[in-house]
Amino acid sequence: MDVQTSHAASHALPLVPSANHAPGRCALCPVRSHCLPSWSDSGTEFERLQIGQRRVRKGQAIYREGDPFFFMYAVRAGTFKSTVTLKEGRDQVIAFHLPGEIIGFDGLANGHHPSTAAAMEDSEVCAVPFFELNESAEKYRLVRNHINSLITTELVRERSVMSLIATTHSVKRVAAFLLNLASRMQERGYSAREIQLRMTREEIGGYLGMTLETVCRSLTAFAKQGYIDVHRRHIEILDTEGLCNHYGLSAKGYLE
Amino acid sequence: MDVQTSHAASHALPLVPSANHAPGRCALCPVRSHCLPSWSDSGTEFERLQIGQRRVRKGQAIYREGDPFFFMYAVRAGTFKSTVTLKEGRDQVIAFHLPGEIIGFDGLANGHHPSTAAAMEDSEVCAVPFFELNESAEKYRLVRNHINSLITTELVRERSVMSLIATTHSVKRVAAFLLNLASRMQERGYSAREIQLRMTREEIGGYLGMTLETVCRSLTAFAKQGYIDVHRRHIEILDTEGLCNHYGLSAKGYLE
DNA sequence: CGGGAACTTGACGCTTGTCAAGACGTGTGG
DNA sequence: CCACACGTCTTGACAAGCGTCAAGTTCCCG
Repeated sequence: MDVQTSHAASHALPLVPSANHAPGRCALCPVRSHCLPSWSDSGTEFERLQIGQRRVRKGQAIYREGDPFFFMYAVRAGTFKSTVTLKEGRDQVIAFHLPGEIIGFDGLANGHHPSTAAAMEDSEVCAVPFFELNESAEKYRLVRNHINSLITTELVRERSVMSLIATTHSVKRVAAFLLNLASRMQERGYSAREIQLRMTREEIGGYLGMTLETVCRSLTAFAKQGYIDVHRRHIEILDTEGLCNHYGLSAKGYLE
Repeated sequence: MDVQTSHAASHALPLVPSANHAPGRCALCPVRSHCLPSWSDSGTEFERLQIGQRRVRKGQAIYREGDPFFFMYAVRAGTFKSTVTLKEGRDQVIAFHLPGEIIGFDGLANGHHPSTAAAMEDSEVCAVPFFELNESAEKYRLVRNHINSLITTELVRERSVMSLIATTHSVKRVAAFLLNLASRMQERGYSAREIQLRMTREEIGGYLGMTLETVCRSLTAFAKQGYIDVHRRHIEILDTEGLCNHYGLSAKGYLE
């Protein structure tokens, strides 16, 4: 709300905590229950960390492929995408991130981020300095377990996407994507019926391993069957159950 | 070499360390440099853990989907595959594991293994009790960082597979698979030219998101171009560079 | 030595990528 | 305020890629 970033508007980072840390801030955060499930109880230790908040403008990256790894970031508001750039210039979308999700820990592998994280609308992040966090982990099992759980949960999530891409036809993938997004929006207090997409058809296709045209055709197919109503990026889900059953998916968009 | 398992031949687990732990054993292990890159220097703390060794027969699982998570396993000898079972009964292969690799930590996410790990030939594993390991992590930053690094590296590896499946044609995927396998075998002291596959065409297809017939056709295509020589599961790579260049891959099987 | 699993190869058709044209919506500058 | 341009989305036609089905071969294991 308050920390403005005048410099560093054009290039990625640097999100130095400096004077901008906000101790005690998490207690008031609307998405705290998503990013801090276990810490929130033991609480106060975490508040000592120098957490920097920052606004990120649409299209701006908080870190890029190859950047050194210093921070993990909690999405406070807005939407992000993680991408890796393949030779030929094509972008492979790895994930879309909603408020409350933690991103950037993939840099743990070798000290450098293997992906780029960019805002898809004007957004806000909290930057958690990893090396301070790691010191807390030394003393607090809860913190350590939470970090482990974060990474592993992401591993399992991406596996389910991989299964989806490897074993199902494109229409089913798009259905799973929509259902999953709706479910996650609902968990965050938004409507599960009305979805305002933040990404283009091309980005959805990049995520699901297909072309933007196929994404289009899938959406219009759903619309013709009466499952959804599409108007550009505004999507209304009319019949969740029908969509699930028709394509053999759970309400959260997973394979059954 | 010595610990024999008479019971528990039919069902998964249990790999209780009991009397079979082998303190000091790692010092002599041929694959220690692969599974313990950072601990091996600081060393002795790790030796105190109750590490159980066990043989696993071909086809036998060390843990199954849904099993509670107590151990991580280091592959001491042999080959394993990790799979998840989809409804319809189809098996999605997530990874193939070579000696020196650590498996089973995906159970960290929620205390239960989300996948099944089965031996593809008669093999040996070392079972590391996670909760003891976690206590070591409390005191030793090296141990903690190594666990983090293990998981994150796996995350990054699976992402590269996902990109491969999402963006490339089937022939290229098989080429990448072969090159990657050859590279990993070489790291472990085997020949990079002569590969003895432990998996069926169907399992390769399950891993790469295609049918066994397409795997076959890809292999014969490589053979006709003179890049490889195929005789069932014995594969000789005649022209690594040609294979890389033709399909735009690095020598490790990654996308360029 | 026999049976079955794994592999190979071919033919055919569905799915999806590619190319192209047009519609819609938004932002910019006159 | 309008005109224009550009990015995004939609739809169609066509061809290539790959899954499916089927038949036949090789090899391994009992």
